[in-house]
Amino acid sequence: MNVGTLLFIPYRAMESEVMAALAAAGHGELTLAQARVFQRIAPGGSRPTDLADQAQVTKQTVGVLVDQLQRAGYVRRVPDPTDGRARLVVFTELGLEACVVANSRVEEIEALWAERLGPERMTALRDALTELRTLTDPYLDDPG
Amino acid sequence: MNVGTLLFIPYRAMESEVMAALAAAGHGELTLAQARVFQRIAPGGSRPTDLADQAQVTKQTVGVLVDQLQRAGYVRRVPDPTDGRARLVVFTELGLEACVVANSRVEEIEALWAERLGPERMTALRDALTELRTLTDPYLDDPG
DNA sequence: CAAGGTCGTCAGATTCTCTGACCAAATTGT
DNA sequence: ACAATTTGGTCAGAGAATCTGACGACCTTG
Repeated sequence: MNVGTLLFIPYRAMESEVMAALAAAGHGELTLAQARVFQRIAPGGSRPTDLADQAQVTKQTVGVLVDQLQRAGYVRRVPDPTDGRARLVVFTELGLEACVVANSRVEEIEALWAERLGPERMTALRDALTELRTLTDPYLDDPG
Repeated sequence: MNVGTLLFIPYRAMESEVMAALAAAGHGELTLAQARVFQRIAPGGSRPTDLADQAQVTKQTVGVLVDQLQRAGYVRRVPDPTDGRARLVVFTELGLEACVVANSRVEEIEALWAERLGPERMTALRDALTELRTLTDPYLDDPG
């Protein structure tokens, strides 16, 4: 089986688990597309352009999804003090709650995987994927 | 960085590279959504239902995408001799050509990754991902 | 300070994907 | 053997996600 597909399967499983956990915690209105932007927001806020680069969609798409997240109360847009053109997407209280739910589930899944593989192989997996970023992460090129 | 995201990055990179190779080889009309179904067609043909399970979309979506692939000349639908309800999606000549292009590029990328990680770690990566399928692959549950 | 680049948004169109309903064929249970 | 249920595929319609192109506001460079 090709490695692309082997990457897809656990990636998608992780996504599904987190979406299910969010829905179970009352965040069922969050869509997968919204979550793919939401999960990339930095603790101190992120620019739409950065979110677009990381999620690998256009900034227009991010704009639409951030609109939705804002209307649903998960994020706010604030001016970027360092750049008059830019705005920062930041979490609201509700957004932080969703974050906690999502991150907890991620940790649980990772623990499950580590249990399956053993700690050494899990670490090796993480390290290998991290190293591949130098070849595969388009966002690695210029961000701070 | 969470493992889900670490999986996403190379997964997406592989996809992009293959799509670019296909476009360069004259298969630029293939869309990403079509390719995600196309790549899962078995050499002897696949049922739409199986493709849907593997690609993790509904069978209706697969139906639409197979229609498009068929109109573009990449696949054909033939009756499944073992089940009167079912039809098999099979490659045409053109489809096989695209397959060769895609698979060659996949091999090149995998070689590049193996070069980066070294053969042992690349094998370990593949083995770990394969083992995670027992926890993460919904398609593993029932298929023949 | 002029020229060019970047950030975000608006507008419009296309593509993708889903839910619900349906028929035909296979499978199951009686 | 046959009714009931399940499974495979399609049709129809709606909704969501995504893209391209154009634009004004602001930053950066020379």
